[in-house]
Amino acid sequence: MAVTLRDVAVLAGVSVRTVSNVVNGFRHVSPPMRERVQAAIDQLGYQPNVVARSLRRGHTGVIAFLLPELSVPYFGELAHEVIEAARTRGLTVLVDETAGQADREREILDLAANSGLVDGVILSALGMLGREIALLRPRVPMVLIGERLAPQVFDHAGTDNVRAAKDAVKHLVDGGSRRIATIGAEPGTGRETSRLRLQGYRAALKAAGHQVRPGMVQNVDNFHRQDGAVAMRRLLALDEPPDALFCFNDSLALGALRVLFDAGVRSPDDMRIIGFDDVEEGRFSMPTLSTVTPDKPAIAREAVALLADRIGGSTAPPRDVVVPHYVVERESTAPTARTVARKSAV
Amino acid sequence: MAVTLRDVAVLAGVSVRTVSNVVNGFRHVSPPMRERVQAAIDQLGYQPNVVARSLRRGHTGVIAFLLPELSVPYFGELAHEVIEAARTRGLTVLVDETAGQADREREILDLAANSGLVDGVILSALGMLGREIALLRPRVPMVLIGERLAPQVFDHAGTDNVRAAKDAVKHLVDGGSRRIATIGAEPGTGRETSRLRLQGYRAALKAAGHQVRPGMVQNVDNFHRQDGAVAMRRLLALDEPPDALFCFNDSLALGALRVLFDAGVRSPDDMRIIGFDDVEEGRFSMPTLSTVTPDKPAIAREAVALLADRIGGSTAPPRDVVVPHYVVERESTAPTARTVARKSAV
DNA sequence: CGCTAAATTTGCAACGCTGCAAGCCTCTCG
DNA sequence: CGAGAGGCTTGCAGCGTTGCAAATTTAGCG
Repeated sequence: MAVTLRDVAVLAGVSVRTVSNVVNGFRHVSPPMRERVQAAIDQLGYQPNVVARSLRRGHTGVIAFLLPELSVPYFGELAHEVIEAARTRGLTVLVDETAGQADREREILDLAANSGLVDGVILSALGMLGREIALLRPRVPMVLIGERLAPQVFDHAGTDNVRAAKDAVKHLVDGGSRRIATIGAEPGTGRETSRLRLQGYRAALKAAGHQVRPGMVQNVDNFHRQDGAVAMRRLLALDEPPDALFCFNDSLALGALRVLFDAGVRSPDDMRIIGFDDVEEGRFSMPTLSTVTPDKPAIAREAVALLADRIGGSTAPPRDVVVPHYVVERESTAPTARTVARKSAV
Repeated sequence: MAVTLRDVAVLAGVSVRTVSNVVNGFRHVSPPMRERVQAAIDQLGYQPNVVARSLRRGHTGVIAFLLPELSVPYFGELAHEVIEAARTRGLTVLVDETAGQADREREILDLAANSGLVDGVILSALGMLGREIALLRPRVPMVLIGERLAPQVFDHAGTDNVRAAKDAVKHLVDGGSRRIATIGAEPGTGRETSRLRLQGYRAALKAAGHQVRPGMVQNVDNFHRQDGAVAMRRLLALDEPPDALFCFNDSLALGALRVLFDAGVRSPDDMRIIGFDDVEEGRFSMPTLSTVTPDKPAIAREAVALLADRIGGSTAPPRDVVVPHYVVERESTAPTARTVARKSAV
């Protein structure tokens, strides 16, 4: 069995409470006493039992981060940032996957939020709709990340999806592209991310005086590379394929890029492509992938900060922290002889 | 405050113990009683307090998975599999990152293994040496994953690194490659993975009657894409660059591939490349990346099984589960006119 | 030197739950 | 009809810790 406070107390010849005081750095402990107890602690290798402490204190120092899938690069990178941000506040992260399915989200959220195991939850929801989330009453604080799904009820940290998408498409427009397609719409799913990014896409085209042409908006089932590949095949089969493409995330873009390559269509020469998320992978693809980078460390930092604030007892109205984004131009949208000529002809 | 057993007991007009019996599905509870209690549970929305339960039962149902970095594709994918494997056994996973640094590994392992917060630990160590790990005495069971670092002391699940590396290089040899380089050695670090894979590389060359030529073994600081890119630049600067390359993981290979492309060297035509890990990314790179695939789901499954067994009280001698691996041929080592001609000339 | 204030140490109880074993009740069988 | 068997329900105690407040000691001051 593990060493307990009692064991230390017996060895040091003091009360359990005094040992606890030493362990917790209580002010009023005389130096000799502190020394004596510490010696006993060291000798026995005592370590506090986190579970017992949590039961007594009412909090555990653990927060849950619920996300769709760790094997998706964006979420792997985001989880990394969340763990890092939590560490700076002395919090440990319990990561769990929901597969982006509403029922799994409900189940895992219920378990995490109400079991007392964690002090708070950061949720990146994909399956549940905003109106369902808004009705949730978790027993611990919850912060939403990514989609802004229930602004009236829960804190949120993320980028401005509409503006970021608009900026991405504007980047294509400014580079001289005219037939700009997009991959990532998910009509009928009620998913906010794709809805907002589509809205940004439309807005940018409208602002540029372009129209949204049929076939240029490609729907997907998911945001994986494979989905991008499938959508790209459809785009290439069009009578008039696009000359530029905005993908709702980098994985879609990387899948699309691969199909493009197989078809002998070159990027950026024949098709300029920009993604979203700025995953590490896009810095090494061929061509390297232009993208919109949401400040992931900032998202993680803000989410953890919001959560820590709530755990600390804040009852402020729900806050929405909008983290800045930047368009990163890489090879996949770099100016080429062709695009430069086309642009100057405008 | 949350609803407790006592609250339910009061509402149902029974003892706390009886409510507990219902919650835990104890056999000897009469149907009407069960119904009555269940109604009270539903009415109040009672959920067991996991922390209190854990304190009493002595275990938590949580296992820790300690790995270097979630943002590295291989570990993201592995974590996904571990979470999945744990779920089938009703276990929750607490993921924490060590950055592959020995001091962080020590610190986090100490916290995880001795605080009572988790029932067991799966450790993917990079920083600590085998001899240090072998001396660890965590208070909860620990299973090593990946490197086989302390076979006499801890259970382990992973592939046979030497054979897998040998198979990879043999694949290059069999395809007709003669000047086979390798990226990933880490001399002086005491890291097992690179040592074993280098051993496999040497063994394969020797078996084929090739010799290890100077400059063909490129060292790295880490296993990231960037490290592969740097090493590849050095290879290309050689008087006689290689005609094939075995990278100790896929990320190194993908970084190398990118540099190759910039240099105008084509793969597989001018250089055949094979990696290790079979990350999803390699299925969409250009060219798609041949690789050695360790059965990740099996590694995760076995690791969790070993751990669950220990948690269940097994005192069997340390076991080493070797999971099969396969060479996956993709474009980066596919036969080309050139390699076919060269091979037939042999 | 006496007294108050402050510092130090301690015992008690409780966080919410479940193992243990006792107690009660009903049923069966001789 | 009595006794034993077995089903059902319950009280007690304690998992390891810390909040509270009391008890004890030391310090400070007129």
